[in-house]
Formats: sequence, structure tokens, C-alpha cells
Amino acid sequence: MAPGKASATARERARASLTADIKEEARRQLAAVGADALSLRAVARELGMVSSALYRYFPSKDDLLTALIIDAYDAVGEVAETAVGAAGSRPPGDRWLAGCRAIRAWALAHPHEYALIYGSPVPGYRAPDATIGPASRVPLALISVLGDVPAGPAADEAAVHEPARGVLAGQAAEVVAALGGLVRPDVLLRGILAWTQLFGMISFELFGQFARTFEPADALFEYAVVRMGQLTGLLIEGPISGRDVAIFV
Amino acid sequence: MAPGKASATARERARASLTADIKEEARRQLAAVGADALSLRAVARELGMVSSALYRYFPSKDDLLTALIIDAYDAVGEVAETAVGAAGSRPPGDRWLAGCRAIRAWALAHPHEYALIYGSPVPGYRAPDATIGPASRVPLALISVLGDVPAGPAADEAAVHEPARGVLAGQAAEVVAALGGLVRPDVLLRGILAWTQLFGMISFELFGQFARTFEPADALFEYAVVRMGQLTGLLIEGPISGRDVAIFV
DNA sequence: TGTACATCAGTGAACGCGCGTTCACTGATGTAC
DNA sequence: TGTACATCAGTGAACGCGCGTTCACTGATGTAC
Repeated sequence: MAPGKASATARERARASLTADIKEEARRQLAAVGADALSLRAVARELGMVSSALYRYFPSKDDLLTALIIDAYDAVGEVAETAVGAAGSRPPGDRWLAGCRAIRAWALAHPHEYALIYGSPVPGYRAPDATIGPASRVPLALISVLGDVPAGPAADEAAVHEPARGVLAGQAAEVVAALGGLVRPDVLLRGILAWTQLFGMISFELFGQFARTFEPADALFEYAVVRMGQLTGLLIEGPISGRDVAIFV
Repeated sequence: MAPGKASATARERARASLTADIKEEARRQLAAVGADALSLRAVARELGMVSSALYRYFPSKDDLLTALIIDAYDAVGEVAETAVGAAGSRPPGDRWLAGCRAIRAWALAHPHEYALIYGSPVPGYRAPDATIGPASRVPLALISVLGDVPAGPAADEAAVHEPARGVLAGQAAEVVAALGGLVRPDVLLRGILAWTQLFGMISFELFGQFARTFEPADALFEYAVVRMGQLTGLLIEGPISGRDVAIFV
């Protein structure tokens, strides 16, 4: 790793490649047996290595898990950013829908990685701070759209009883400040409703809560994402006009 | 077990009591180490028995897990039913709020049981049909309130694009029929939005997604449950009057 | 009411298994002069 | 360019552990007559 040397040495390239191989194989096993049954020995076996060799790449099983979690957050975060960005020139409502749909598509394509980051935490495993940045990419991507919400009608306000009112206003103001003021606090809160609804719905779909009722859940998802988009103020209330949107009673 | 004999034999009482003890100890371990690390041997050890003795009560570890899952669904289902029922004479909006708050309170008090039923499914474990009944108690309790939603404004409709429209209408009609028609399809769909939002929010709170922003999440929860109650039509839009409700901007 | 038999609960040993992690080691790759 | 040394990757054996499940068994509890 001589300074100024652009190309990596053979050793460095081999190391990077094997690190990627290990994570890839671990992801494969994650899909097969779940996070808790993930076994270093099995990963090594599948790669034709001896189990102790993995310790040259990850100091412990928890570190490998952390790497997988960060990768998963980054993957879904990038998907959301890309979807929102690709719709950059279109109205905010379209960008919102694009982001939500892309997130769900990723979740359906990678159910075990989704479960790893949005399901129950692995017991005994404590997520390190390094996961916080990647974990916030999805909410930030969605919030970036909310900056374009037009000032809505006065009916925007929501109700909480007295002591909670001040707490919530304070928390919202702090978050808005941390975001550099690119969204109004009332819009942020409505966005959080839509955000939690989005993930609640995806989790229910993946974890089987719609069994025997709303499966397949594509139609329900479309309904939900549009309705919550209306709630945030991104989509206009009432009958919607547009290329791919029609009214459901 | 002679027919017509009301009181159980000593053997039967002992069996019922030990079965309960086993589940209780298993729940304790669930809270400590999580569902996947739950160990029959550890449960037996803690009860001062030999591990093979448990096989007189549960034919396998999966059966014990299933019993815990059913118990958890029944527990939260009963909590929801009780809360909704206890507010029976009050307006539907109040009953809705009571149900949602009770569900969250149960989740906060029993985070590992919540994770067991609403978190990622245990890999390799396939929930048997016997869980379906208990699992539907919470949605049914919430839906029971929705029967009292007053006919709303025409802006009730939501938007989905064409092919999905028919699918969703069909699914909603089937569910309404299965419920004996005690709720209108449009209200059912809005209820499902609120239901998924409720659990999305509880999961995010329990699983740490609000870390560093909206924690503690009590105020956010109050905001969300009221706002989604408005969306369903159970709570009146706009400024809310009432004993324990006030406006947040 | 008393005896003979059947049912059941719990024991203790054993089977066969896989796991995470450590450690001293051998070769290969990289670096400094 | 060539040599001497340092770094690193991967090996193979071992440690110590806990797990789910089976099985033949001993006593205690229940049942039929």
C-alpha cells in the first residue's frame, strides 16, 4: 500500500475479492437458513477454505453480520436514491411513488436481507454505530422528496394531547434542523406516517400477515402508497388524473 | 378422564400445571436470548428436570415454539379486544384509539413476544394453520370498530392504476363477505392502512429505527394513531375537541 | 373395598452433530536496501 | 537487479461447548372388575 500507488498489489486485489466472495456466500446462506443459523464454518466450507481462514477477513462472526447489515442498508438505500433521482424532473408525487415502489421491489427480491435489517434484531447482537449512516439513506431519500410538498390547507394539523404536543414539536424541530431545514416540520411528521406505513405493509406482506386475504398484495400496495402520498400532501386529494393512475372506490 | 367427571385427576392437574410452567420458562428464555437460541435443554435445566422429560409435554421444539406463538397472538388479541370492549359505550374514534394504545402497550411490555409474532419468521420454522385464528384476533378487534364509521365524504376513494383496481376491489369484497358484511369495503381498506401503519410504527420503535430522532416515541405514536384514525374516518378531520386531545401544528 | 393390570411421568445414558475461536505452523507475496 | 527480512494468507489440529432427540428403565398414579 505504498503512497501514491494507484493500482493495488496482487495481495490486495486477492484480499478484496475474497472478502466479497465471503460476503456473497454468507448472503446465500442467509437466504437459506436465516441470520441466526448463519455459520462461519459452513461459509468457509462452501468456499473450499478451512474455517479459521475466515478470521483473516473478519475478526468474528458478529463483524461479518455487521458487514452484511451495512451492505443491505446500502443496497436498499441506493435503490431508493436511484429511483427518486431517476424521476428527478417529474412532479414530487411521482418521485415519491417511484421511491416507494423501488423499495418494495428490493424487499421482495431480497426478503432475507430485508428481514435482517427490518425484522427482529438478532438477539445478543448489538448494531454498531457504523450502521446508522447506511440505515438513514432510505429515510433521507424519501425526505428529499418532501421538500417539494406545496404548502397545504390548514387541515394539515394533527392531534395529540397536551404533554405530548410539546415533545413532538421539539423532536420534529430538531430533526428538521439536522436536515438543514429542507422540509417543514408538519410535512416531516406526515412523511413519517407514510414511511412507517410503507415498511409496516412490506413487512406484513413478506412475513405472511396477509395470508388468505390480500395476497398477492400488489394492488393493496398501490392503493396504500397512493393514499399515503395523498396524506403527505405530495399527491392531490380527490380524483387523480395521470397516465397510470385511476380511481378506486 | 372419565366422561361426566368435572374435576381433573391429580395427574391431569399436574400435567396442566407443568405444561404452563414449561411455557412460562420458555417465555423467560425467549426474552433473554431470543427465539432462535431457545433451548429445550436450558428450559428443562431451569425447571430442574432432565431434558428428555419435556418430550412428555411437547413432541418437539417446534411444537413448543408454536405454542408460544399462539399464546402471544392470543395475549395481544385479548388485550385489543378488551380495550375496544371496555370503551364500548364511547364513540368509535375513542374505541379505535383505545385499541391501538393497548396494542402498543402490550408490545412495549413484551418486546420479545412481539418480535416472535411480528418480526422476521424463524427460518426453517413453518407456522401451522393453528396460528391463523389467534393471529386474526387483533385485526378483527380493530375491524369491529370500523363497522361504526359514518358514511364519509366522496373523497373517500383512493387511486390505483387500472389492472390493480379490479384485483383490489375483488379482494376487499371477499374479505367483507367473510366478515359478514359488517364493514364497507372502502372503510376496510382505509382500516388496513391504519393497521399496517400501527404495526410499522411499533416495529420501528421496538427495533430501533427511531434511534436518535423520535425517541421516546410516545408523542409520535399519539400523533400517528390520531392522524390515521382521521384517515379511516373514525376521527373527524380538522381541529379535534375532547377531553384529552389537542391540536399539534 | 381390594387386587391386577394399564397408563403415564420422569430418569439417565447415549447418539451424532455442528459450532466459534485459538494457535503454532508453512509457504507465498511484498519491501527495503 | 538481487538478496534478507517482514508481512500476510491459509492450514490443520484442537479446545470446550451445547444442542435435539431416542430409548430402555423405574416408580407412581389411575382404572376395571
